[in-house]
Amino acid sequence: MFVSMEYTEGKNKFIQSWGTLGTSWGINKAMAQIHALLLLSPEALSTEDIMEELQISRGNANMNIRGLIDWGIVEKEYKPGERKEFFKTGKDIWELARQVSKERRKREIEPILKVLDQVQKVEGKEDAKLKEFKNVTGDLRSFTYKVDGMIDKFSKSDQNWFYKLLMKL
Amino acid sequence: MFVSMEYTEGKNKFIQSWGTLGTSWGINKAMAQIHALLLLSPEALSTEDIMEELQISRGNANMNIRGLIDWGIVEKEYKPGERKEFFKTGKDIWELARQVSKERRKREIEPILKVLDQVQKVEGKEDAKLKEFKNVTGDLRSFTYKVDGMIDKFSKSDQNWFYKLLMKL
DNA sequence: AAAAACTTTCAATAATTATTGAAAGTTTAA
DNA sequence: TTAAACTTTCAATAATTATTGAAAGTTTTT
Repeated sequence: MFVSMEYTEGKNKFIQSWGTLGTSWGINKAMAQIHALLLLSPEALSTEDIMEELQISRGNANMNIRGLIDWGIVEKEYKPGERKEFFKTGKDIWELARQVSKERRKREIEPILKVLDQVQKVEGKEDAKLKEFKNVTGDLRSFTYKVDGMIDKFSKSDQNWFYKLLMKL
Repeated sequence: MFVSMEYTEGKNKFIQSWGTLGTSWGINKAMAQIHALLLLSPEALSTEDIMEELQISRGNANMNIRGLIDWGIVEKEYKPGERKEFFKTGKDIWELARQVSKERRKREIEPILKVLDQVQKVEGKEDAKLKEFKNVTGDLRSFTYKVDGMIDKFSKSDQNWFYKLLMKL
């Protein structure tokens, strides 16, 4: 059975799901939904457009738009003759993934690497506990450095590189 | 300046940081901390050991240990002559990453792919909005399938494959 | 310089998520 | 079969995180 779908239904389903996915990855719902809405919109949207579409308050809209700008995935646009700001997001999914990886690397991987570097300095009686500590944190550290380097490479290379890599797998 | 560190200090720092990292990736603090504690412990630990070390309640400990078992990264161990259950986690970091990827794929990527497949069925007047909708969700869908396949490959292959891959980059 | 149009902030509140602890459930030993 | 040892559940509570909305701030226009 083939089931067609109305545009509005599809749009709502997408925005809703993007919000849920965001939540389970530690991104707040409103932020993820604003991003989804901008992804779908051919035109840049104003804060009011966003408030209206997602039924959220001005404060919430403003804060999360700024958040998306901080993540480097939304930008301002000024329209001639209009005083207010409009916002848009890039439609290139690969570029989006690149940017998100880059930011998460900076925000979450770097701090944990700092801790892992620090705790390499534990010393004391070489008992089982200390050995395990050194083994585990050392392994985790080298693994994390590897992943970090990989993300760095990924976030500095172009789409073509990525697709070639995928091909090899 | 070289700064050494006590075992206990290092351990606490690690457990604390692991909890924080977990939180920003949508994993609850207690769960992440229990995992960190087990990673460091040469011996399997009982629920009580965990309650004691992390200063958490029995209910909390129990629920989150079960959660970790559901994720496939902690297992039970029975000690001869002991009635209670002990818990341990694998110390192979690569194996851990594999398992976590596999689970997140199942829990989060699959559902979003289902939605992306569904919304491919939108129809209606072919205006700018609909075109953008089809473009964006279509791109996202094919990108997500690629990533999904990549994770699948990753989670089925061995450490060596992964390190060879890293080398190539 | 005053008003209008717009953006930002933030204390109060709501919603969500995590945690507790005691009671109920289960298994093993006496 | 009773008691003890242990595990699970879950309603109540606490902690955290998200959201609101109105006031304050800023920029532009008149």
